[in-house]
Amino acid sequence: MRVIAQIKEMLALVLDEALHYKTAPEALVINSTKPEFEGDYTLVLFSLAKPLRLAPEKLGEQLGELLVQRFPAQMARYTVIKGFLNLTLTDTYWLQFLDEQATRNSLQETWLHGKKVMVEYSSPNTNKPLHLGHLRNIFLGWSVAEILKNCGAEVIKTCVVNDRGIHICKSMIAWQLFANGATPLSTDTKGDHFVGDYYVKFNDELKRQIEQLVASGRTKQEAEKEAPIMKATQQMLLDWEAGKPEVLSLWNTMNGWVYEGFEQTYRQIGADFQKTYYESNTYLLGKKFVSEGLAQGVFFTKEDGSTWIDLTAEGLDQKLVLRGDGTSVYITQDLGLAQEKYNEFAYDQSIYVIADEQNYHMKVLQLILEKLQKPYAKGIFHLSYGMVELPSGRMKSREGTVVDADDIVAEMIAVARRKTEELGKVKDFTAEELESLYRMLALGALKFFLLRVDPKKKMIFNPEESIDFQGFTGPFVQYTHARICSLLKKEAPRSGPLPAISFLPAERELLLQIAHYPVVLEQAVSEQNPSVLAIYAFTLAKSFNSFYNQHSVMQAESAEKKQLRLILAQQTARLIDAAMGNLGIAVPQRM
RNA sequence: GGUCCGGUAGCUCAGUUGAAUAGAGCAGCUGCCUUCUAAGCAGCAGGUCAUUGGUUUGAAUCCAAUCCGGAUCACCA
Repeated sequence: MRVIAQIKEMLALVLDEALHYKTAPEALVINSTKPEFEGDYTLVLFSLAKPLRLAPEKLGEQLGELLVQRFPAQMARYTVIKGFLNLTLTDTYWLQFLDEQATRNSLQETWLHGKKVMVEYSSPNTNKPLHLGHLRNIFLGWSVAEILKNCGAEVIKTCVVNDRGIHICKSMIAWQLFANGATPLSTDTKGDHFVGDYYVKFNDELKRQIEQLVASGRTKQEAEKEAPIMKATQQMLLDWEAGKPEVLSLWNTMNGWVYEGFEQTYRQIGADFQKTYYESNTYLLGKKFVSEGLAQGVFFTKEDGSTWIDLTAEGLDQKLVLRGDGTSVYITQDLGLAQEKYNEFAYDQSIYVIADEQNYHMKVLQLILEKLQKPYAKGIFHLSYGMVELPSGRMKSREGTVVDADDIVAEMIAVARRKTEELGKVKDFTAEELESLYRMLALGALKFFLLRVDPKKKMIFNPEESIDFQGFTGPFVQYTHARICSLLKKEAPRSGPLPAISFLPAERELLLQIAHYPVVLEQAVSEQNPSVLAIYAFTLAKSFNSFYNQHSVMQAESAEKKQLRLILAQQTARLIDAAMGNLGIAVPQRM
């Protein structure tokens, strides 16, 4: 039941009946009443006062009176303060709301029923391990997919693996040069880290060779081109494209190591995909778009044979879609892949979780598909997110300032262990239960930290300060859930309707938070923004803790009060679980 | 240089389809565990919302200009 929607309908009705003013209920703005004023919800009167030609205060009085008379079962009373009409709903209404909430067997919505959505996320290169930036991407993608699912959509999670190209060859060359046949197994190293180490070795060696060449009189640019290791890498890329067996074999082997490593990380953090695309399979797909676009007059050819699209009319530039030598560029591949995905899944919407440095690229991609009149072009949505930066600026692999994904997860688990041991509340847990709890808390803290910020904004991570377990954090919300579970284990609420009873302020505040969930879920899905759910989960937990501190549940003033509080606690736990579940964060029964 | 994004408390962030005295958390300071989990609660302190001008009954929010920071504009991916 959506309380605000009901109030809007009541308002629209009295506006129409008594004041002959027709408005769509959705157009009305209802806010939660600020805590310092009496009331549950507030209508801001200014925008209505104008078309109705009434002073806001007068309009407020009229509307308040009309609402209370017309809907005595729902509207208890009202106050008008300046241009604000504060409405208080009846206890009967709220009791009925709670009954309905408690008897609902699912919190799933059906808003997006019948919609098919692809969510592409993670999409790593295979030359180095995942880092904190990938984690933001992965948690965002997973969460958005989960939110869509919980709104009724069919979701296909997909990953595009960039498994080919010059960067992969760099790791391969370095391995040939320096590894002496070492493998992840022989060195007891996780596969993606193993390959990443050779990528670092490549850069070290390249730097050394460049310095040498510069010392012997070359310019820096010449040196970069002439360095033997760079030349060997370029040759390897050509060999790869020519299908040279020994290169392909090494490539397969090294990528295999990386996939094993990624798989381990994905399993650890709870990421999954229904479909994985490999660029080595798809990078040639876009080429057929070029002839199509030329035929439609969308593309044009330059004298050197290269193919372009002119987007200057759209305020962008001319963009290359095929090189003079007939080979694809990045955007060509993406055109092909969009088509490939559509052929396979016929999506209504295709969400790309990609960092904001690619805003321009994604704009161009969508524009080209629109110009080619592809039916799926308008369904493409770039979920653009800001980079995770350090206090000193961007993470740079060359300067070794990258925060490794596996490291940070391990570190969080260690912190979770230390804090849990310090508090000593779960001494009766088995070893397995403890491991599971540490992991739950660690990932809760990490995911919450990365998801609580608006995706569009870049965020700063300070490695000097470990991620908090107190305040606006995952563990705070998890703790509140565990607290409630412990309560409910002592005594579960009875089923059946609540007796007539009134609400104390803290109970009412918690109730209002409980009623707020659908509004937040709707916002999260319409904005593709999980952070609103993180903020909600925190606010709800805070309301509960405040309530819990003021009123005893087990020693309530009466049996009725106890029943009411048990229901409030139960529904709070349920919504914490739901909100956190949308973020991919599990909540414990005890901690 | 063109385009886009951002600048809110010491720090990290909410609030930006205009609306009540700009909110949280962390850090700092006070209190609260013989009673349901103190990873908690209650409180204090902390703000020229980058600057200037404009629109409006009303501006952190809209407009313009300026300053600062970032991204992007590759026959790289």
